[in-house]
Amino acid sequence: MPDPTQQAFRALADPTRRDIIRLLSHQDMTLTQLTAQFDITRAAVKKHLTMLGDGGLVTVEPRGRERLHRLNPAGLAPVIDWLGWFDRYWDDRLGALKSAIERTPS
Amino acid sequence: MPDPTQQAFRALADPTRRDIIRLLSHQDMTLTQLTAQFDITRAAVKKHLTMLGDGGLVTVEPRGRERLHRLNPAGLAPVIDWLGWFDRYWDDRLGALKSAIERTPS
DNA sequence: TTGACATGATACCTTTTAGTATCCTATCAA
DNA sequence: TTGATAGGATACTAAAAGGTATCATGTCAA
Repeated sequence: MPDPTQQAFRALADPTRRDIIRLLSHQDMTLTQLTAQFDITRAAVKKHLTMLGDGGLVTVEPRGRERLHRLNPAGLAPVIDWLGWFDRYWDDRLGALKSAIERTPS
Repeated sequence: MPDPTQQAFRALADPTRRDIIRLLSHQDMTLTQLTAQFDITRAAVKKHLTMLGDGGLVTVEPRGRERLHRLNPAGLAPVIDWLGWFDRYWDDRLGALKSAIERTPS
């Protein structure tokens, strides 16, 4: 009984996985291509991809002997929804957050 | 060198910590009050609060022999900001959230 | 057909995490 | 002033995370 919200938050908790998401936001990539971007083994990257898949954040499309990994933005929905839960709270107390965001460099 | 983004995502990765955040979104609470809401020991809740503090999501205000824990919405800024990086991907869900933030008077 | 390549699967190791139990200190109230 | 209460600190355990090495399988290309 995997909770999608939990899976998604867990998937985002690791910096390497967030980097993978960033890479996949530019283009679909194979496991080998992704591995080339990191200093860890292919097996480690594969594990991260499995977790990202479990979290619904990445889908896979077999392409011959390769497997193309694609970012699935819908997988972020549970996270966005959870953050949205605080809408009411923010209405009351949002000043600090607003300025913090505006201060954050892009 | 604690990365605020990493700390915040880590803090959100645990369901108990997300529940704590929800509780604190309604009212400031002491450690004992929070512990009463869970089936784990006070020491365990204390650890979660420490991580939430490290992530900048919760602040503490000493009040006599008690310590009042308060949600700090600014701590969510790194998360919101990271998600914002994917603007071109998602539907209007996050768009609505961000507009709500920008609409909020400071 | 055969070798190289892309991936999958498994076993194993180390560190972190989430939890417990226990003891200690500080403060409040009668 | 003394006992009850709120919290902090430490040591310990079990499981999960993040990693490696290794071997097996399937597919492409010459």
